[in-house]
Amino acid sequence: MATATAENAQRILIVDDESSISDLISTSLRFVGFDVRTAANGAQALQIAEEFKPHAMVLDVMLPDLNGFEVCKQIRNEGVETGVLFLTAKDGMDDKVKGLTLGGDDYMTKPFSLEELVARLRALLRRTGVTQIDQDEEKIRFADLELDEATHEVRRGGQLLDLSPTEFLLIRYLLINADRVVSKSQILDHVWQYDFRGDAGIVETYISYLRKKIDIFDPPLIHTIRGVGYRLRMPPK
Amino acid sequence: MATATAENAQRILIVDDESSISDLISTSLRFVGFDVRTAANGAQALQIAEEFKPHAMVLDVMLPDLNGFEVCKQIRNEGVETGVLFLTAKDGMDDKVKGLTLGGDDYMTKPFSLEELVARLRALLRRTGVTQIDQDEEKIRFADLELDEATHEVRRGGQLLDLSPTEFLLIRYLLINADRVVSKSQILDHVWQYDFRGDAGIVETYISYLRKKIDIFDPPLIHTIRGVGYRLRMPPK
DNA sequence: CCACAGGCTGAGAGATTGCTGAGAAATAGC
DNA sequence: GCTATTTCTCAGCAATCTCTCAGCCTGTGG
Repeated sequence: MATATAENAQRILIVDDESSISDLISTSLRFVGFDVRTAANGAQALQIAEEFKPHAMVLDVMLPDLNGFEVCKQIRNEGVETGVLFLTAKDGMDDKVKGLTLGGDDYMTKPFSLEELVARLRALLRRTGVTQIDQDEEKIRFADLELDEATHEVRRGGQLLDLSPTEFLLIRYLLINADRVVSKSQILDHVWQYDFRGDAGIVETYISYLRKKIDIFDPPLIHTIRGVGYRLRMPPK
Repeated sequence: MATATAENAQRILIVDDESSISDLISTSLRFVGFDVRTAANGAQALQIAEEFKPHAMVLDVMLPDLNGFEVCKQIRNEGVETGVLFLTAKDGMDDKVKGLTLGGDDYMTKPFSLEELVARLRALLRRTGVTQIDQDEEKIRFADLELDEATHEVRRGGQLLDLSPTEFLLIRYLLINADRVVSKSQILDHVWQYDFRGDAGIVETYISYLRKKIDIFDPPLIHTIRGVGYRLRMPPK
């Protein structure tokens, strides 16, 4: 779980006029080791980008002044090479977005899960070739469990598993935190969309799903720590 | 367990309008070596934070003037890098809390146990990278007893022990105070939720449970000091 | 050596917590 | 639009934990 230190961290610029969103994202990204700056509108974004030279941007399509695409174009014109992860509202997911996100850029609809945001951002940095050293392997492994970020495949003992999107995010979160205890609320915060209002009980349900797919034959890897949370653990020696 | 001395102690700001609560917490935190300041409302918190620059805050969500989230945001805007441990009422664990506790922040519902508060606060400081030197390992050791915070495992002589949540908190409390005598009421105050109204006899029961799991084969570590309390002690010579 | 207070422990009632199946509601794919 | 999948809620069950209590044990002071 080594996170990049400040001086060699990748720089991310977040542009969103809702401060609740940009706070949420920036706190998260800082936490996983990025060097983050935020802007509340297009003009400000241009200004910051010029001297900050971000490796990537998280860019709301809907901004008070310019729209996200304009901002993106102008910044690139100024010679800043930066990947962009667009954020769009659910419905506004026009084809326009698709068309404009070709060059290795990406987009997500709000609301999203933070786990996914970070994953997409990493993928984007990898694609745009910014990632300095690829200690950031494409595969996460634990015991005979293997998750491939690139192909989105998960295998146990070589056997391909068929997981739903949420199941995938959940097992990834567990894998990233392998061997550590993660609480149900931590899981909820990272894996589920940030506006999820339901009960933490849903985590139990999904753990149950995962167990049925992952822990049936081989020794179980997903362990419950009663009153605390869950933990991915090697079959005891 | 060397605790930091005053001049290099980590600074904690507690914000709660119920003085009974903030007294309770501040006494506890001071005792374990933190440098503590308290505020009774949001405005006061902002003011103190500015010059005190706390490493972390314990922040009641429900305050008379601003709410906890506002306070948190404003303080961070002023450039104070601080982790936050939110306190919320059981039911009021609204959705907002979830969203805002992402970047390594944390929250607890009232009532809580002080032992847990301290543990969470330490974890938070560790996560937010404030802990100066990480002598503050994730593991606490005493004799051949070893407690791992991250994995929630306790071992005696390498052998994994199966403990219930309360048993875990209790042995941790004893470990933290290893070699010192702790009274039953101290234990009650720290390990049990602060509103526990029952008899101190429960401590005896749990000590008994622990002994059966920890002190069966090997020389006993948990010693009774009649009329005073308990003490974790090395087997003589 | 006795009496007594303090401490220990087994048994068990009641409460919590977690697991899972079933099904309703939302979503995506065709 | 219709179907298949996925997400989420709910409720019953099972496991486990918490806490009380009562009787027994043990150390201590007289």
